[in-house]
Amino acid sequence: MGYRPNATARQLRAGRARLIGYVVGEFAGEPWAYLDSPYFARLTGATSAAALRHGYALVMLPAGTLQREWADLPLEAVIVADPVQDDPLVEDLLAARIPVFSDASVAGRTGAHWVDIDTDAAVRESLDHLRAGGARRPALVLPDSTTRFHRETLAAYRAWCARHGTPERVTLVPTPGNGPVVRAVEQALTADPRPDGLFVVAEASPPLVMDAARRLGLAVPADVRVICVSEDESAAHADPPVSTLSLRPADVAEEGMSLLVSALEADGDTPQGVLLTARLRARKSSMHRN
Amino acid sequence: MGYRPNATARQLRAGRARLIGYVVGEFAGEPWAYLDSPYFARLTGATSAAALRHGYALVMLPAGTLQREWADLPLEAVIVADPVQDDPLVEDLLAARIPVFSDASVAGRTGAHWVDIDTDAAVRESLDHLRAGGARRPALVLPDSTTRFHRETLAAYRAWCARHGTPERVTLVPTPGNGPVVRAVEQALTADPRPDGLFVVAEASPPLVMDAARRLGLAVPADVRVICVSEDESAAHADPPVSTLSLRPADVAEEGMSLLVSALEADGDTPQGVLLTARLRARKSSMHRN
DNA sequence: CTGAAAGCGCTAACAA
DNA sequence: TTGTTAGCGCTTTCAG
Repeated sequence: MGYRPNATARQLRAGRARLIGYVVGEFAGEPWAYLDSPYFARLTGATSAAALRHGYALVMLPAGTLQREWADLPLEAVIVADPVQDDPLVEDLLAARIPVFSDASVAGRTGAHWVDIDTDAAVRESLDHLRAGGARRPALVLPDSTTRFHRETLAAYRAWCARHGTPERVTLVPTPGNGPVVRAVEQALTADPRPDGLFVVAEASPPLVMDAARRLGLAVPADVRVICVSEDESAAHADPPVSTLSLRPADVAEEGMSLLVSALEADGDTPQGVLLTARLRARKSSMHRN
Repeated sequence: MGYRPNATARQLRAGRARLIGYVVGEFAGEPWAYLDSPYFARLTGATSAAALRHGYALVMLPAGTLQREWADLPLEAVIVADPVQDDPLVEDLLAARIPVFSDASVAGRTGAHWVDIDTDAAVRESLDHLRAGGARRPALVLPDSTTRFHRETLAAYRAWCARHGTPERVTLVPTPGNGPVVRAVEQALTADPRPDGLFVVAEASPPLVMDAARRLGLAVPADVRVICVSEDESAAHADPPVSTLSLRPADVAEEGMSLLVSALEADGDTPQGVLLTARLRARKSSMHRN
C-alpha cells in the first residue's frame, strides 16, 4: 500500500538528521558565484557524492552567511570549504558546538577536522618544473584573497625566489573572473624584464591565458612557460595544451568525508586532519628545451 | 545562555521540514558531472539562493537515482532540472505524491509545476540572426540527449531549414565534454559544402570553438558565423568574442522558485508553469556584413 | 500572566 | 511471536 514513513519523525527518534551543511568561505560578495569555478564545482559535486555514499545528504548554504541565519536546519556538521582568514563563520559554528570540517587553518581546534593540500610541496614542484623547462624568472599571478591556500602559495613562492636568488614578480588579481585574470596575465607578461615563466594561480579559462600570450606576440612555451592552477578540462584542448596543477577536489572531498564521518560516528572531538599532495599535469605549455 | 532549540523537533511539530530536493536528470552516467557545466552551475547556485530567500534549504541529490534511494529525507518537493524523456524519477516522485518541479515536459500533470525556456523562439531568433549576418547554410551541433530543450531545438532547427529551403546539417555529439564537442565542431566545419554558420548547442568552452575554426583555417565571422549556447563568461573574452544564447539560468531559478513556493504554500495541486525567453548576446563571432 | 499537558509520527523496549 | 507504551523536543492549547 501507499504508506510512507515520516522522515522527520524518524530523525527525531534517531536523534540525528543525517544532514551536513556545505558553505564556501570565499566569494563572500557573490554568495553563489563559487560554483562558476571548476574547482568548487568539482569539490561540491564530489562532496555531495561522498556524503550520500556515507548516508548523509548535503545542504547547500550561501557563502558569507552566519550560522544563525540557518539555525533551524538540523545539521550534524558543517563543511566550510576554503575559509578566509579568521573566518567568522568558523568561530560562530564552533561557539554553537557544531562540528566543523574545513582546511588546515582549523587544525588543532576542538570540534574541528580538516583536509588540505600540501601547498608548499605543490608550489615548489611547479616552480621547479618551470625552472627545469628553462624559466629563470617565473612570475606569479595570484588572487587577492586570504584563503589559506593563497596565503601559503605566496609564502612558498617567496621562499622559492629567495632560495634561487630570483626577484619576486607577483601580480595580484583584485576580483575573480576571466576578465580580471586575463588583464593580470597581460600585466605580468609586459613587465620589464619580461618573465619567462608564469604560474597562474588565479582561476581563468586556460585557452584565454594562451590567447593573452598570443596577443602579446609571445610564443608558449618558447618565450614563456605556463602552468595554471586549474581543474578546467579545456586546458588539455587549448593550443598549446596547458600544464595544470590540480588541487584534486575529488580526492579532497573523498578523504575529507571519510574523516568527517568517522569523527561524527565515533563522536570524536579530537581534531583530525589529512594532507594530500597536489598533482602536476605537465603539458606542452611548460615543456621547453633550450 | 547556550540553549539551542532542536531543529528536528520543531520540524516534526510544524509538520514541514522546509527542505527541497534538487536533482539534474541529465548526465545519468556521471551523477555529479553536471556541475562542470556553467549552465547547471549557475542554475544550481541561483536555485539555492532563491530557496534560501524563501526560507527553504536545498538538498543536493545525485542524478540518475530514484526516490527510494533517499526516501528518508523529509523533502517537501523535488526539483528535477532537465529531465530526460519519460524520466523514471519524475514518475517515481509523482507516484510517491511528492510535488515535482521541472520543465515544460511535466506540464499538466497533477502535483507537477514547471518553468521553461521558449525553445522555438530562441532557435528561430538565433538562426535568423546568423542569416542576417550572411549565413545561408547554418549547421547545428547538438548533444545526443533526450532533454526537452534538445529535442525541441532539433525540431525548431528542422522547421527553420524547411521554411528557408536549406538542407539540414546536424552533427550530434555523443557525450558531454570539450573534447567531443570540439571534434563535432571540426566535423561540422569540414563538411562539403562547408556551412557558413554554426549554432553550437552542445556545451563547450567558447575559446576552444574559436581555436577549432582557426586550426581549420577558417576566419570567424568572415568564413563562418558562430553562436554558442553557453553561460560561460569566457565567451566575451575569446578572440573574436563569441555570440552566445543564454538560457538565463538565474531567472529560471528565480521564477521557478517563486512558483514552487506559492504552490507549496497554497497547497496547490493545480499544475502551473512559466515560459521565459532566452537572451541572445550578439558579439563579433556572428556579426558580418558582406 | 504563568505553568502544565497533549500530541506531532516514529522506534525500541517491554509485556502479554 | 504479537501488541502496547514511553518518549525523542518542541509548540500550542488550555487550565489555573
